[in-house]
Amino acid sequence: MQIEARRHVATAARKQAILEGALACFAELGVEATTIDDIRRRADASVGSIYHHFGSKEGVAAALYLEGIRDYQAGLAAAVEKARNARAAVRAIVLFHLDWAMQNTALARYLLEMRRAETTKSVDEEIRDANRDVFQRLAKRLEVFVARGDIADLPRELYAPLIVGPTQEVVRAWLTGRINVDLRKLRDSLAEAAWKSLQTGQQTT
Amino acid sequence: MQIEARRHVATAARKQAILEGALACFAELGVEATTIDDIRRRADASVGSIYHHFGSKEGVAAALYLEGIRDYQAGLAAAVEKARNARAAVRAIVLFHLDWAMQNTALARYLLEMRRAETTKSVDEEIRDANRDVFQRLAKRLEVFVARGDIADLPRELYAPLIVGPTQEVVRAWLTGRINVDLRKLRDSLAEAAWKSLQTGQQTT
DNA sequence: ACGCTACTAGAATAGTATTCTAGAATCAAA
DNA sequence: TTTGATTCTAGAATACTATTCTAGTAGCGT
Repeated sequence: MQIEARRHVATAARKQAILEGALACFAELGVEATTIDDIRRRADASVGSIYHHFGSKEGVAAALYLEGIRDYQAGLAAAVEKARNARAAVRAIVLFHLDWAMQNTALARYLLEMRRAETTKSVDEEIRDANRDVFQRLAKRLEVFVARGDIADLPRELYAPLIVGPTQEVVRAWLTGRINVDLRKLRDSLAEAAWKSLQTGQQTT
Repeated sequence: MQIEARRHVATAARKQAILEGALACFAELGVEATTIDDIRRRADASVGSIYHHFGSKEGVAAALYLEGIRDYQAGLAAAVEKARNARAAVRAIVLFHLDWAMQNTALARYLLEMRRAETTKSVDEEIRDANRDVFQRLAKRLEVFVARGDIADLPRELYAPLIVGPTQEVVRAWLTGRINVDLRKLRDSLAEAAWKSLQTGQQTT
């Protein structure tokens, strides 16, 4: 009902506005350089409001991070779901990674910048939870492919790095402006290379 | 002669002490959380001294970054130099990357944390210069291998990501404590996978 | 209508990076 | 060896920014 919603709607909107303002600032100035006041101005909110909702600058950063991760993971899961075999799955992951970065440049840049700093405990746990959900599902599909001999049987820690590592490195370079190509031109090569790296090797010394 | 050196030696020592103190603090508390005062105490220096030599906290960070990059690059160049063929070169890069991270944990963790933030212009240029030197040399060797057909002919931007991307991702996970294996056990798999990803593909649809 | 709670605002506080001023140590030149 | 310049060190003063605090305001259920 619209009765119970009035305030909630307003405050949810404000919360979102703060996040969006923060993202804009972070993308433009970098996280460390943006001040609470920058965010306040951009989101047209008050200091009190920001602190009420997020507790600290780091809290804002953490919430934004979580939002980004969630969006990424949801998209990734959906993309992989559709794949009918190992090769298609690997390809889907690589392509999705590239596409997501291209379509969410600001957010991607931000996630990249934050990827290190352990955020607040609570948020950190939420992230861990989200990760568990998505990655356990992926891991299960993987096991099937391994058992079937579609891809090599490697230490489990290696699959994610092998599949997205190179792509991630390219995206990083692109986001930071170190390279300036059209990422779409690299899609096929990256997908193909990831797939090759997972094949069981017939030693070509 | 020892005549001209007295002060220079002393101040060089102090500079180094500041860098070492900073690294210790950064590794222990994270870059953002360490204060100038932390560094001052640890290095047994004064605020004035730090600012005289480095200009700002960011200046300290940048100098440290540069030092780390230089050490890494020098080692990398040396390691690749010895390789006699394409396969050995790829393997050398992967192994060196792993070994360096294991032997310079604090520095590696720091470089990882900094890898984003554009530092001061001047330092940034120095880094670019250093990169050019090392990477142009590597690029030349690469071209030979490509011409000879030892490795696939791909967009040039892809070689570095394909060779070190997965390894870099593993190292990152290890440094941040996300995984907890003995990296040495992954050496061969990573080297092998990198090599496979560079082979020209006989499509195995 | 009334109290309660969630929310907003902005002033006050606290903590940290940076600047400034003064002085000490070294050096090169006469 | 003295002198003036220069580099370096010190720590106090300043300026900026995150955070806390106090005082409201407005929706909501009763």
